[in-house]
Amino acid sequence: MTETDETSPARRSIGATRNPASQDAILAAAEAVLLENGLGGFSIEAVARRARAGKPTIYRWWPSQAALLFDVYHNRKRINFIHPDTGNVRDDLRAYLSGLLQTWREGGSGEVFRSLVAKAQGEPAALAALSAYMAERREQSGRIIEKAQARGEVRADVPPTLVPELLSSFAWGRLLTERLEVSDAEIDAVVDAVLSGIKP
Amino acid sequence: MTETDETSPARRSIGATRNPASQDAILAAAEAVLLENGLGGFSIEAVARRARAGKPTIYRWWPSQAALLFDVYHNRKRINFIHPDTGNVRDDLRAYLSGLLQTWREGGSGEVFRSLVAKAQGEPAALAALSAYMAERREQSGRIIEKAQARGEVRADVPPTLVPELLSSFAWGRLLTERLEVSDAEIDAVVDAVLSGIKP
Amino acid sequence: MTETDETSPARRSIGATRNPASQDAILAAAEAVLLENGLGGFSIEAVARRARAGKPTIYRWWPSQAALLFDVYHNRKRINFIHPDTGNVRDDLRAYLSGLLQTWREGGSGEVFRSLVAKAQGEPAALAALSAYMAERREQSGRIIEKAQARGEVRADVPPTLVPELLSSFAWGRLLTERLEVSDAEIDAVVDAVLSGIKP
Amino acid sequence: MTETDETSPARRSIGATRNPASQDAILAAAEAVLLENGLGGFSIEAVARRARAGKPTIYRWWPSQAALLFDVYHNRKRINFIHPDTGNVRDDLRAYLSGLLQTWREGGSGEVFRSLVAKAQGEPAALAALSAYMAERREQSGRIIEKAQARGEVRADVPPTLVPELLSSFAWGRLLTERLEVSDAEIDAVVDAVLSGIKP
DNA sequence: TACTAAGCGAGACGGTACGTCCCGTCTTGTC
DNA sequence: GACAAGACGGGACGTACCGTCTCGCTTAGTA
Repeated sequence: MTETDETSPARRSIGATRNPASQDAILAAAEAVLLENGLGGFSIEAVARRARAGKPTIYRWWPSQAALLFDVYHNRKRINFIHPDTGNVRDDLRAYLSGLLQTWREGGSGEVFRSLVAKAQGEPAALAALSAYMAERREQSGRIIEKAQARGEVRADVPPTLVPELLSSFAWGRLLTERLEVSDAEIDAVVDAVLSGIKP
Repeated sequence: MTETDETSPARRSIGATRNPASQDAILAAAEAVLLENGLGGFSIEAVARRARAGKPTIYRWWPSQAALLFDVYHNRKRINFIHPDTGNVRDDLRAYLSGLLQTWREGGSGEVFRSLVAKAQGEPAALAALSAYMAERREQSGRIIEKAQARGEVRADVPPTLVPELLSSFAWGRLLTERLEVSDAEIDAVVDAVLSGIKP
Repeated sequence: MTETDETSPARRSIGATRNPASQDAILAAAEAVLLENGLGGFSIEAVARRARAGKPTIYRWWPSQAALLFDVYHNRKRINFIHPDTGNVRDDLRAYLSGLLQTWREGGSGEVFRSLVAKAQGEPAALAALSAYMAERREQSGRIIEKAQARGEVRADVPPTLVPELLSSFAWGRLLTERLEVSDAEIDAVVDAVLSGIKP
Repeated sequence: MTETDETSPARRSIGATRNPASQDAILAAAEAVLLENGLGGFSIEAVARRARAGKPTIYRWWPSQAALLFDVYHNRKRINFIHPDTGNVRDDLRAYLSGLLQTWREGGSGEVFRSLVAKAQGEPAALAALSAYMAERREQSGRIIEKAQARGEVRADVPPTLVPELLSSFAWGRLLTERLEVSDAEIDAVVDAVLSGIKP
């Protein structure tokens, strides 16, 4: 009935240095608490209980709930963001968008990110970090467009980050209104709208 | 120093029926608390204090913080959503997007909506309400595309709600990462990308 | 599952005069609420719900919870206080004490009185009323001693109310510590102590 | 105007162990609130405010208002219960009774105990604790009678706790009806009634 | 080899807010 | 003018977390 893992033998300090076992246990507990109880049931207390960790240990390394969620999201090895390079901008963008949606649909990643975005709205520092992270992601994904421009597939005057922002904003909108189930046809429609426009 | 309006003569019950004065005072107080203290400082207690209302009076009519924020957002008369009809799809979409961003930039509307989206992530019922509201808004804004399709400006096979969703998602993304200052050139770039595509 | 008696057809006013049916319903509901939920669950709200009465109707006629409990205790027809007159002071006192304890043991009278004493401790007006009531009761019961003095069974210098006070205080003590089960032998011991003393 | 003692420097936790300073402050505040505002104005909230303590700190150590009042009553160093041993049962009992009444008359002890008895009527656990405490007190005071029996001053068949119960019940009755001012003559009359009886 | 310094689990602390229950008052519309 | 009904401002309830603190411990690195 207890939330703590009773088999584990209560970690101790390993000296005047950060204990990686504690760090891992806290991140794992944070993820578990969030996925089991939802954002409303997520609290530092609950994470500490679950991880058999002291609250100060958490506060020592993460300044806020949002910072903790940020690390939970980041440390998921499952998150292999796709930087596709098929040599074809249409396929690249389809892979980018469907990969993003797929990642969020699987294994609770979307729930974690959704919660992170929500928590960040109440913590300016966390929001700044999130914004910076998103800017970097846009920059990375902008490579898709830059390569396409080099190949002559995309007009040279298009800002490279604009298209990734449109697609990832679309994904955010779906994530935050719980409509992540997007069909391939819809993905095509979105990508085609951005690529070829909606004019006849 | 006190938060309450000391000049007002302390509302009373007006019988076994809802008191509109209380309702108004609560909504006004909720908006004021949110804008002054931010989402982190927003609480039912603070709203009740500010409105000189009892907490049960608030809980009687709004089941959650998100529901209250929803009403605050809705009851703002300033929110005149633009349903532009210039006879030209490009101008319509530019007016739609810039109107949305402008509305959120002014008078705290954006802060309210941002907070509502965040709070809704932790309250399934509120999230469902928000999703339904957004669906309705997409439907309304889809008229822009339907009219353009009737005029032959937009391909007939484009789902009418797709474009409003792309544009409003773009606006959400900016709102939630505090980058609402969008230049006319950026708006044009977004609208043109969707209209004409990014291909040469 | 509801507490209200749904079969009864919601009494109405009978004009500009007190409605005895409401009064009865309120007293009955008060007793029922107290006996079912204990003193901790006793409230004017609960009584009003149960009696299908408006709260103002209760407050119109009883100034406080203690006043209501006082009436509940009084209006119990079952309370036939014994003013025994066996012609023998020992039997009179035994009947008096055992009658008091018996009354409290039966049908919730003790629970009501216990609650009344407790509530009165926080309401000076109610405590004054209770004290006056107890003084009158002592006076009445003092007749037992006065008659015994007239018969020469009791010393003339004994204040007549002293013995009833000793016995009723003993009963209060038992009531307030939930030890109302007193054997006849104990009653005899108490009465004999007061009558003949404990000296050899 | 504030209730809190502004000179004190805001206690902190002293680690994972109970802070005696907090405990003392809470007991002192509880006593002060009760004596200043009466039982009706006594609340955990008020005690917490007065003691500059958090409500959870109070609830951590005392399960209920009655439990807190119990400790307030107990921890009064002024309560020096008299276990008189004059070698004379009459003087012992007079000292016992007058000591009890005197204690309750002084410094608010009576008010505290009166409130404790009242609160306990609504909390079964507290009432059980109070009953057990009273039983122990009767046992202790019964020594007076046991010694007197050993000296031959009291009949051997008298239950030793009976007389203390009669006297303390008399005192309870006076306490709970606010008639603690008992003259020496009345005390003598009560003690003599129990000692020698009321028969001629 | 002893000492220092920092990390650790633990949990109490002063607080704030939660969502609920009840207080006593008020007003409405019916009788 | 009494009645059922129920909303009102307000206050207290008992609980969950917040972020901070001190404790007693364990160990790594320094002296």
